[in-house]
Amino acid sequence: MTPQRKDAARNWEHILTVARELVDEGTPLQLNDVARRAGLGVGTIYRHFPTTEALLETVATPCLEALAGHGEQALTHDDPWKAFADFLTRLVEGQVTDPALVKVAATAQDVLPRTTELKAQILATGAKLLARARDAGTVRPDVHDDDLVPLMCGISYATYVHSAGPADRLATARRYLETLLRGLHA
Amino acid sequence: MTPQRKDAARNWEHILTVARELVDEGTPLQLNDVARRAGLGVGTIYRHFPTTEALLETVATPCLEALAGHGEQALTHDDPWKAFADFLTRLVEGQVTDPALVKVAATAQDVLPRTTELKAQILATGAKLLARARDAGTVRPDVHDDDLVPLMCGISYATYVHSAGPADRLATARRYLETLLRGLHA
DNA sequence: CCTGGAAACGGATAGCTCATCCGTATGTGT
DNA sequence: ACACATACGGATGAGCTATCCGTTTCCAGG
Repeated sequence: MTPQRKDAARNWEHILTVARELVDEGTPLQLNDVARRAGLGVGTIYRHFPTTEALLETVATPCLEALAGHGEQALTHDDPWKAFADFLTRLVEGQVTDPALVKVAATAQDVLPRTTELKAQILATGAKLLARARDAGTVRPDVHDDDLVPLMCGISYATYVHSAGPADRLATARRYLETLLRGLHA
Repeated sequence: MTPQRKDAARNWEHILTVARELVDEGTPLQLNDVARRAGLGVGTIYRHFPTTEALLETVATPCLEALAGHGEQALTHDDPWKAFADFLTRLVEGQVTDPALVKVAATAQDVLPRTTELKAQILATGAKLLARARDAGTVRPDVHDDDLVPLMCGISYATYVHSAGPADRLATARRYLETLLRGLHA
């Protein structure tokens, strides 16, 4: 196995940059667009990223990794409730800030291996935080691990339904999460 | 202006029936499918319904009307909080029971006139119920009218993310709504 | 340098779905 | 029965995803 050729590496980076731009603009990320804006042929894009979702996953992965990292960090907090609440806040803020996260979160299990892995990791961390908070008696006992991801997605979705532009999204999301947290608190 | 021809009226009904079936099956409602299953040409579908969304709207309208009706009824309840909570419950139950509602709710303003109208009506009712409950001191004062629809959509979305099949959807939705209501309660 | 061949590129092309258009068929008032 | 508006059907075009293969580019080894 020869190491990758330099032009290929350069193009890979370039494609990713362009894709990130398009995602941030809110455009639906069509590979023909990416090709045109990157000044490359469509074939080049598809060689680097077999499907649209694969490209999207690569775009979203750094953010997902950051979220997973924040989770690990939250585990070191002293106050179980605060740790739990802070983690959820991070998750929601990530989702409403980065459209790519919403899309990969909505993608079915197992079509995006790295995403699936990171989601599992985040879920596991969330479960630990939840268990700690529940054991401390600060979270109602009927909240299940499997509820965390859906609820975060629900908050993000509600935020997108509510907001006209991206300007007030963060504020709205925080408000909704606050309400939810009050509902989860014992 | 001559009244509609009989075959056209019959086909209109037939298209709607088939569309309802497809929606209930969870299929994405593609007009070619509708045409095939109805034994009609594609053109016929498009003459009756200019776009996929228009057909979807017509499918969803009766349910939306029912929800609007329930709202009017809720206004006659004595207990302001119970009236409010019951109305939200109806909304959520409708959304998780009928996939068409979720789709029309997510569609942008003004592309579906009838839907826009009914959503406005439901929102107005919700606003009244919310105001009553807030005045009675049973709902936190920082909940705004515009939050109701997004929050209901968020609950439905969370439910769809959580549930494997349609079987446990209602239970999940009720659980999530309960949590939200606790968060909204003063 | 320069050259051979693997690696990467580009864009023509196939397949799919949505939507349109128009020649044909059908229903309806006279 | 006839004429003509109304409605029907499916061929057709447009846009997007994804593939395939002839051409170009990179990069060791001589």
